[in-house]
Amino acid sequence: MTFAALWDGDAGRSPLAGVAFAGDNDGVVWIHGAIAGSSEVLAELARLSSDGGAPLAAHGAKPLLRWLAERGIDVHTLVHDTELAAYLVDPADGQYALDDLLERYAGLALAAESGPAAGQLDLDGTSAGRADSAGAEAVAVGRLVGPLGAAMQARNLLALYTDMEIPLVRVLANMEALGVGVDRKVLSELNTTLSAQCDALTREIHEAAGGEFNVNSTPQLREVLFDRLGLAPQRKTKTGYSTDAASLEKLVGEHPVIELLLRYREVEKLRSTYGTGLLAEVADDGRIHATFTQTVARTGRLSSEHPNLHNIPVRTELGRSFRSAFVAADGFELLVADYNQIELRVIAHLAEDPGLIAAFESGTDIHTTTAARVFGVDDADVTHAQRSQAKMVSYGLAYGMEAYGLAQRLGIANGEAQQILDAYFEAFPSVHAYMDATVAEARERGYTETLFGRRRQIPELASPNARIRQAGERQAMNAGIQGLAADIFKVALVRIDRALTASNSTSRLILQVHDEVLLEIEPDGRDEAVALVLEAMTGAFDLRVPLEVNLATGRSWADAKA
DNA sequence: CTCAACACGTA
DNA sequence: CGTACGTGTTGAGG
Repeated sequence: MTFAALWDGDAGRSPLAGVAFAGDNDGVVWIHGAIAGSSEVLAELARLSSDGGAPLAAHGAKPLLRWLAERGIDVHTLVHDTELAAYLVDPADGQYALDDLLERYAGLALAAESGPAAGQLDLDGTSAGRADSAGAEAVAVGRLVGPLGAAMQARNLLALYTDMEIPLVRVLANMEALGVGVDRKVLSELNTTLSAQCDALTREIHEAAGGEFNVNSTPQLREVLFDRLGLAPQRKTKTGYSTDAASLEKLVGEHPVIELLLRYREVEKLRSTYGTGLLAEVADDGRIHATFTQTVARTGRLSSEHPNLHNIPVRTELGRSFRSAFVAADGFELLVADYNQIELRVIAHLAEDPGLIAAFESGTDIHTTTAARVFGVDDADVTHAQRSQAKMVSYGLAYGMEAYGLAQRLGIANGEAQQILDAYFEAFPSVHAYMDATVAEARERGYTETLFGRRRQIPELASPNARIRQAGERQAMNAGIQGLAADIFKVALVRIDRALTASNSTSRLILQVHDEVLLEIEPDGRDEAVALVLEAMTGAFDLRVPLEVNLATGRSWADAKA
């Protein structure tokens, strides 16, 4: 059976206008939103979506699963999602509209969405046209399942689809429905404090600059810095001289306004995005219910929106304080678990580099050991600066960084950066070979593939423009690494959920951040929850090196730090 | 109102 | 001239 939900606003986070179900014979049932939430209808939906119910298919099923989860219904019967299927077939496409797919894969056209016909009135504001078009969509899903299944099969994507992405839909829906607890008071106090700091800094900046202007305006700041104050431009953007933090850093000491600006930028960012911004996202239940998008990232990662919970500050102390606003529900505490250096471990595995594998197996600090090998000293003699440089190189590698970029970030000469890179590749030759082989294979095939078979087309590799081609090469190098880490993490999410269900645990997944998960657990079951999550994550995939997981508990996200 | 550009937070 | 994202703000266009 297929379904298509209609929403009065954002899918899954606005009132449900209705949902159409279509059977094998194209018969359609429309459930109007006004009655969908009634206990009688919910009981039927619960029966339909419990184990043993009819297999369900949809184009973008998660919003309705979330709506049902909010009403206590856990859908275990989803077997197809044509949006996910289209994403797996071409994750770089970014456009998976049902009507486009229907034409492309089935040569059919979706019945035009018909509002009230001309001259007619839509008396109840819920014209039959909406039900009809939802019905047509539900039927269209049925027409797409076969062709998209064939497309996935031809590309060996079925295991990824069936065992990872489809099971993940309801895990994410449940997480969205549950949301993460927020202490409004902590958040608004931070907001108030930061607002006052912004105001004070604005006044100081105006005074130092010798005149008022909009500090948030890049064009105005440009004029003040580079025309009025005569400071030296560092870098150009498309529209003029850059005023970004890296450029300002280089001007520290040249004029007192620079440090004030850097401080202002930090505080204003925190105030607007994380103070005011997050407060606006807190729902009536005192929790933030983000949407986790499964079909956006070209590498296979998830993304988070409304709000983005993947970029909550952690680097600076002031920024990190926002994490104290994310708290467990009453009677619960937070369990935070994250993979230790999963991308570097993935590189070690994929490149099969003996040195890197040995470094991880030895259990020593990976950046220190890397620095020792790169700079030719003993582990004990590695300086802080050397360790920091080695760390930069290691992570830069995964992004296809070259000498110029490394020099920029380390603030050293180009030649010096090249020497460090050369030394790295001499110490870890298989890594270099892996990068070369990956790019060559991607160029030949036109796409990259993760160990799980996740594909990503990279047409840029065939571009006549060298600049674009090189960008494609960096994407190719990164896709297999970031992609495999994402695959492993998705497996871990499904495994955690499954283990929680199997053990009848009261613990529950509430948030994921690329290589980190947050759960709400009851303190009584802490040891059990920790063991369960540890096993689910470390056992998600067998790499040539161990998968290490850090775990910590606390009342808030800030407290739960190992 | 929408859009591009810039800036910046995270993994 | 490092990959992958989402959001807030400005300023130009409509």
